[in-house]
Amino acid sequence: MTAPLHGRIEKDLESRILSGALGPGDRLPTELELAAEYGCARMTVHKAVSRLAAAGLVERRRRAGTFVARPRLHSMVLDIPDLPAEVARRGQAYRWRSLERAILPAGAAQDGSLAIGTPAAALRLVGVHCADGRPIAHEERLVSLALVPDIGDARFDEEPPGTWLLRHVPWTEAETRISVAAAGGAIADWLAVPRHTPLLVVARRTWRGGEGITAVRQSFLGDTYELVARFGAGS
Amino acid sequence: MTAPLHGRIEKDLESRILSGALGPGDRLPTELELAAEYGCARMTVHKAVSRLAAAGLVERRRRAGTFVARPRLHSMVLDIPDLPAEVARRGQAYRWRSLERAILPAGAAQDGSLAIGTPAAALRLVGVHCADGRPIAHEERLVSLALVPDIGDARFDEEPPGTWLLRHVPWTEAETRISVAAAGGAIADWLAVPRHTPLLVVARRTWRGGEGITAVRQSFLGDTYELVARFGAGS
DNA sequence: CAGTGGTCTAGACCACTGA
DNA sequence: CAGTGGTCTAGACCACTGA
Repeated sequence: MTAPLHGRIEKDLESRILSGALGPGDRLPTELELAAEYGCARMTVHKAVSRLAAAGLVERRRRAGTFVARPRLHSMVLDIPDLPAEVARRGQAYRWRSLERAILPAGAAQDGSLAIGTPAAALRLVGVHCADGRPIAHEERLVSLALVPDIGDARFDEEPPGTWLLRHVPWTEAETRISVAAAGGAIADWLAVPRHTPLLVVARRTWRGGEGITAVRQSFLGDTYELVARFGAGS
Repeated sequence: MTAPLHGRIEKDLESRILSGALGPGDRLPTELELAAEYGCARMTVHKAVSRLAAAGLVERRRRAGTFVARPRLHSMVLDIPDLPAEVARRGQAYRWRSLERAILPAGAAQDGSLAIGTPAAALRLVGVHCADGRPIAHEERLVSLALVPDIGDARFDEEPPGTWLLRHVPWTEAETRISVAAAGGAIADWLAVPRHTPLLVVARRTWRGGEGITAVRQSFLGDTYELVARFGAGS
């Protein structure tokens, strides 16, 4: 029931900073002083202050002490939703419509605007994500057949390739680029919108141990999709 | 020079998981067993495994033990760049051009598509971000005069309001929504592009202790801007 | 070179929860 | 109800670095 002591110390120091009682550049008491103040061991204080440092509220320097950090640009956490789950969450029926499936020979997937960066052969998968029968996004994907040989046997009649990959292949690194584009002819047709309709383009590449697993470019209809990033709601 | 012991234990367990030696659902040794295995105190093991749990690689349950987590959709880290710094990094000259400055009476900034969610009076600031003299983004912002009274004295001749706020006001929570829109008349004119040009719209609200500080909507020219989120490069 | 934070120990008691 | 992880103690030694 009672919160841990290190958590209460952390919140207490945090409120001193956010209230302005401690301003940017101000020095906090030393760990020994705080331990005396709270009547606890130094390790307990250390844990509290270390978490504030990890959160970016203070900066610690040996010999010098702990100082309130200057307010700075935090990084935010971007949730990359699984599309079928996201559509279902909205109460709509999800469907994946496969348009193209081809095997690219070794070398063909190494470069270009959509590339997995390895010389391996790759599977190319193109399709459309639909919600309640309406297309909401066009997807073009390459998957390394060297790292994911099993995908040759997978059927993508119901489940999109991204969901299949998520369940079968662990990844360690990913990069997502978010940009905007006007719908070209083919994509405009598949999405059933006029040419030059604004699209939100999410391009993602994932790796496992430095080896490219997959590269995907998803083009969302602007009026049906939105990405949300948050900071601070969690802790 | 030698890495801390808890860090080496963490990396060791991590590699066991990423290599597949420990698969999803597998149980890790208990903290006491790991302490014996590494010949160290349980606290040291606890710190290592707790960090793996925070990173999402394992899940911990009392009495049951510690288990390798199922591969899941990781959240990614989105860098929210400071525009003047970002433009300078590209080797271009940044300039902020102020278009509008008005004080909204109490209540006017509480609701609507751009809102800080409090009944306080607010400052409304509109302007354009330029790189090498070319407009790259239109910005519309509300700032709470209750939480940021000093902003009434600030001049925004050279520095945009976002950079000023960053230096003066600490925040604890933020939410960013990324979407796409076709340029309307006024914004198209200010950005010197045809109407219906696709724009990347970044809408952000920030709070301090639950109180809304500012709300901003930035509309970027699609061909000059891109947001990047990464996972795994850091640790 | 002295004071700070970083790490680590060898215990202890407890909360939780699933066998 | 027994085993696990969560927390906390009261020390210790050390690395670093700025007064």
